[in-house]
Amino acid sequence: MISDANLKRLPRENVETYPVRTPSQRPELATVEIGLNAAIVAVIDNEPMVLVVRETGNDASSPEGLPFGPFAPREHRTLEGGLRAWVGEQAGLDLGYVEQLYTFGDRGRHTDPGDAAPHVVSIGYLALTETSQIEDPQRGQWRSWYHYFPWEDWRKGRPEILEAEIYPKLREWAERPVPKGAPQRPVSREDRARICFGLDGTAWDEEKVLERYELLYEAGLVEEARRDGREAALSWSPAPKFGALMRYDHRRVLATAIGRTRAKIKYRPVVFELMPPDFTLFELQRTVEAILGPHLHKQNFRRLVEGAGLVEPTGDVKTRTGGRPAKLYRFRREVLLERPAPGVRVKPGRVV
Amino acid sequence: MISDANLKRLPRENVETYPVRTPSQRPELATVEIGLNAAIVAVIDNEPMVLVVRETGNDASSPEGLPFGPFAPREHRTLEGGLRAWVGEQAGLDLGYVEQLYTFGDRGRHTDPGDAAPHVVSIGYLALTETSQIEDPQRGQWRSWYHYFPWEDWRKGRPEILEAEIYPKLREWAERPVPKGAPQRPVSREDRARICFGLDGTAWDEEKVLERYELLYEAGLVEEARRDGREAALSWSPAPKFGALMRYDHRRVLATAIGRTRAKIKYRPVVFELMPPDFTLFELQRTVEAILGPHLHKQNFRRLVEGAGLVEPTGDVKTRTGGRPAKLYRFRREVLLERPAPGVRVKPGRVV
DNA sequence: AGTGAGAATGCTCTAACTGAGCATATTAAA
DNA sequence: TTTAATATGCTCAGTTAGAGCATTCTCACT
Repeated sequence: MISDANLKRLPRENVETYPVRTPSQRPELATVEIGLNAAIVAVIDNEPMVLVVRETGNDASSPEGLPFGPFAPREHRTLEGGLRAWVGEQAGLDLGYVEQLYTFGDRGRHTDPGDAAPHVVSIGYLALTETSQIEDPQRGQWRSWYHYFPWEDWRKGRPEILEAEIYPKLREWAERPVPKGAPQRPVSREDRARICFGLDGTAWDEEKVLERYELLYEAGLVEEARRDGREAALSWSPAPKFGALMRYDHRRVLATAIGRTRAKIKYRPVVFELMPPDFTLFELQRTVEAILGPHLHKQNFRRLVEGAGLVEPTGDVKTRTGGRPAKLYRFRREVLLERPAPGVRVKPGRVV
Repeated sequence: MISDANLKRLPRENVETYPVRTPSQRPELATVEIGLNAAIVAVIDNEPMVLVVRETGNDASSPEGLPFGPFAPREHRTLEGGLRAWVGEQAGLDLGYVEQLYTFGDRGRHTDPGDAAPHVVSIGYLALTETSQIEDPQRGQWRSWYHYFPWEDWRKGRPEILEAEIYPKLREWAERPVPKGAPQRPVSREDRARICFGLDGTAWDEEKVLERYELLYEAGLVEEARRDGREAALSWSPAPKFGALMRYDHRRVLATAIGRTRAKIKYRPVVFELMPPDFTLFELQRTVEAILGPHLHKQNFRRLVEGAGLVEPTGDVKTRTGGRPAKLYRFRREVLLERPAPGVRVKPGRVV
């Protein structure tokens, strides 16, 4: 099952050839444009949602994108400050929890139909908001993040799109000869597809959201690859378009955001950024499951959350749950002042 | 011990006031310069080292910095490609494992004596190399990372600098009134100092390297703060200078690198990037201890590493260990193809 | 050659934690 | 009043982590 061919080092990026430059010369810093993008996440009715906007003035058929804006160093002292300003304005939201995700700079992955494709370095951010705080966003709307990544939705078991569409295409791609111009990868296409997408009995790792998207992009199986003129995308006919397109490289940013959220929820108490002030433990569990995938053991989940001191009862109960009333809890913010505050430590991906 | 005053949300950045901008106008992307910096880490003689360079032409008294260079989008297709090019040239190294750390963009934290302080966004990278691979770096030299962060060196127990110098200064700083212009923090100075530096019996979290450095910067206790003209730095006399200065914001990048290395070593098999091809289990343990802090239980470490399938015996032994010969092992690269490859799962920070 | 120090390696014991399931309590709806 | 649905409490077994004891080798020194 495991081929260890060409396994010498951890995967590294394509090795390019570099122009020789005299080291003694003072490096001249080249200027580029910086785009700040935010994946703003909320859980609404047990559905993980992300806020998307359509560029003003464009028709309804233009692809959606994340709220974004340029970084104007004269106006904003910090990157995050610039982000909060743009998003506050574009989406009509005051962001609470914000964290930087990653900085993307690949040439040719920030194109937009009609753009002259200037070189843009895009810095992705993740923001978590709670439903009760959401005023109606002025522009833009909430969409399930699974709208863009249907293969990530394991809440009803393994998504059909995997067996029916993605796996066959990936296997076909893996068997093609690797073009000469392409980077020499230390891991074979077959192994990469197997590890990312859980083929051949390999476990599905719900954190590898970005890796999966990037693999689909490389294989030309998402629309962005075709838009960017990637060779692999032109080889399919009809062109498979898995998940909904986003503008620029925003789907990549969103993939990073989902992966980071899934990872972080397990070791930092960030779920509570998505919860209203008071909640039942089962509501908390549903929120975790919306993000990670379902089927957590209810009793053990309670034990873990209570045992870690993450919550405290408010004293009230919530009736009309359909059964026995549920105690209401609130987040114990003091845990942030205590030793390394844990997340909801749940074993992921036990769905088959 | 725990004050919960003002605890409303997770810490957020300073809230600035933003100029109002018509949302309908197409955002004009402002241009800035991008600096790529690499913290290149190796463990030499059980000492975690980082490669530093001095700017060519400058005298020996100018501060050292990390290898860095501008991102030239026309020359390099990707950010990482640009980094590899600059570093390969500046340091005479061919980097293996590289990962992006963080993108810093704060105004006023990239200054250098004599610079006109253009706005620079700096992207930090972490690179791990193995000793046997290191050709003598053409420029620059290896320095212990504890040279820049003496308070992080717990290999001989709690570093003296903490009790003797840092704690008193931090307590004094915590008791000062917060200036009106400063950001309203949801957590008090006292709590922040306690949590970051393990005061009053709070556990020392060896991963919070960046948080500690940033707190010292904010309190004006590192030389960079004075260099940048921070108000807090001017209030001390004589000015405390904890750890060695670095150029630009490079000490901040290095702090991020140390924290990330310490975190990642526990859940991904990245130690092996620092090891020669063959090694004994005790050598591996020493390397982990150099990074995390010492005093791992030898027998349990062996059990964990072997049990996780991270290594396999080469069949050879190493004599002249001072005792019974030690079996030599090599990294099982195949684990990268198996289920989520673990790191060396050790409970950190048990040193008192 | 014999001996002891120093290191590597094997094994055991116990406490804590995790996954799983049974049992009971408390509602709303039929 | 009964029944279904949910919340909540509790038990039990398998696994793992932390600690320590015991044994096996080599080398340096008598």
